[in-house]
Amino acid sequence: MSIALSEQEIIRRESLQQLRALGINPYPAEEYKVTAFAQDITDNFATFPNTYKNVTIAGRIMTRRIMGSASFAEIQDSTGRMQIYLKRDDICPGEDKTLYNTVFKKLLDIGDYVGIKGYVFLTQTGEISVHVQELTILSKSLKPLPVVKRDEEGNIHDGFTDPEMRYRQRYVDLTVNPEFKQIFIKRSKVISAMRNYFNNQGWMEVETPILQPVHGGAAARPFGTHHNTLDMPLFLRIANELYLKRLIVAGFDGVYEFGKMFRNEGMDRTHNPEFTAMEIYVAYKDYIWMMAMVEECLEEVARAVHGIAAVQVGANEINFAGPYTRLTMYESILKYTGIDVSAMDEAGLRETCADLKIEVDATMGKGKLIDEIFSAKVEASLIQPTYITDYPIEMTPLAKKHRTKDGLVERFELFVNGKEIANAYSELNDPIDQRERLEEQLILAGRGDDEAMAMDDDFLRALEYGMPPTSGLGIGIDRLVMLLTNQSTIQEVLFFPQMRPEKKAKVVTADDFINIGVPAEWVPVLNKMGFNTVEELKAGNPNKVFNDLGGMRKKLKLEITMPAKEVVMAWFE
RNA sequence: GACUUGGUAGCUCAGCUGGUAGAGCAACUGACUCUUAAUCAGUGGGUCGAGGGUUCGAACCCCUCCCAGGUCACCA
Repeated sequence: MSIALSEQEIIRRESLQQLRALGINPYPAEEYKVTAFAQDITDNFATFPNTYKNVTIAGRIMTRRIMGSASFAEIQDSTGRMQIYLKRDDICPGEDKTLYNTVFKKLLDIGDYVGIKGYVFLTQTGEISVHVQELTILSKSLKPLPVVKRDEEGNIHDGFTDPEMRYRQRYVDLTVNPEFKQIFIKRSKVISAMRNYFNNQGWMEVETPILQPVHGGAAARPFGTHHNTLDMPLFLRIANELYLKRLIVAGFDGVYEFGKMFRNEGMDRTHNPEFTAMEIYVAYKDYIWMMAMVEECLEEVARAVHGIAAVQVGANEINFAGPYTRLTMYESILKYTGIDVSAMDEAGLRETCADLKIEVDATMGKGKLIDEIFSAKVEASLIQPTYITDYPIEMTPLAKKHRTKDGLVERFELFVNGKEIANAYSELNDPIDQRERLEEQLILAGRGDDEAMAMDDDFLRALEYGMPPTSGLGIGIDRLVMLLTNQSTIQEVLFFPQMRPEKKAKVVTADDFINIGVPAEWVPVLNKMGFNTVEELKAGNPNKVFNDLGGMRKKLKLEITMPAKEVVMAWFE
């Protein structure tokens, strides 16, 4: 329960009571049949004025401009805002002007949901508006919304901008900053466009376990939990790769899954503990085929979101139409540093890192050293979509060895705007090779590499039955959406980014006060007066507390019975 | 995790060298029948993130902690 309501909240609760006293239900149960939307009226009234002679719209009151017996207000529905015009004698044709004078002017507030029936017209200043003939209260709002003002140029004046509040109270954010809804609408389009593309190819959407006994398929620290009935530890998945491959073993030609992954690691503007990944596996294909598929798919996604294949991201215009540049990892390092690392051994790589002032540590093997050079010197330069191919075998235990190049695997990552967006392999389907590669990971783990991958015996058993040659792809959906919506933080593309819990107002339970004889309805008043614990109250002056209670009652216009003086005195014994 | 910036009214923010907590919007009272960042007159509203310390006196100085942003580190 809320303690210590603000002045405005108390006033709204009083308005609620007054509405009930007038016989108006502030939270009616009946369906309200909406026949029109703000956006549609705005777009089409000029062309088809006759179709808007009797409309019903519903939404929140967002602004009010009251001028005596006539008023303008703006209603916000899911599509936008619509100005409404209320005239006292139109909504109150008889003698009783309560609906206008009391209900609309006094008891309704910004944030309340109302429904209106009326006709669309053009004001003298030329704004499309609805002339209200009937007003219905649909839901009363008890907390004041921040009022964001916009002028004619669209400048925002009193913005609701604090990121902490925007993320914690996304419902307020999207109400008063509706332009942010576009990000989430585009996010939805990204996913549905990709899903449509896959379905059109005949591939099947599947669901695989989120609770896993072994957290395989990637290298990351997991979240752990416990199943009571089975009395066993379980992990939230860090990846679903090994399960999707089991389905390829099972005989499906193409399977894909959009799903949340969970990694118990740091949080920053590109990492949230839970994030959405799309993984797809297609039998009888290889990573070269996959590059062409990704080009076609992403172009379609970009067109679905923007209508064209080019997307403005920060200062760069990024073109998702293929084909994309392809560089091997060694070529890319040569291109951006002038150094050929392709023939270097571990000692040579360490020396190169030292020359380039890249920090390394003793646990890093050859593959990891090359990755460090790449991350430090190449990644940020890859603005237009670029495939980096043919990675060192050491860092990629689930990819097939390269068909011609020793020491490399058939893998590509897609980089866009300096960041990795997708990762794909010709999947390793040789069960003996796979077992050896996972055993090497165990050795790395023993050396202190906590990113090393875990052994999964059931997955190896599945491979031993036989998996067809397969290409697999993973795409980080959140980061793709960030790109396609020109956002630089992951929080902006997640409805509810992870946050630390809000500090609870040190609310001592009301019971403590009730136990010493304070009536329940007076506990919030004592809190409001600054007494948050019984001890604090007892340290106070009983006579002053009694007098102040009366003062608060008057000040807050509380309609609760004043406790007798001897009752108050008893609190202090 | 390190460094850094911030946390003051419902919202956005001022607040000087430590000396009675301010503005705009929102709210309340009143005026106003085409306004649109409506206007005009008036009024109320604060645990200055929390706790300790220094001081005659702390929003301000010191310490500890909490929350958020940024940068870096870590992390495919």
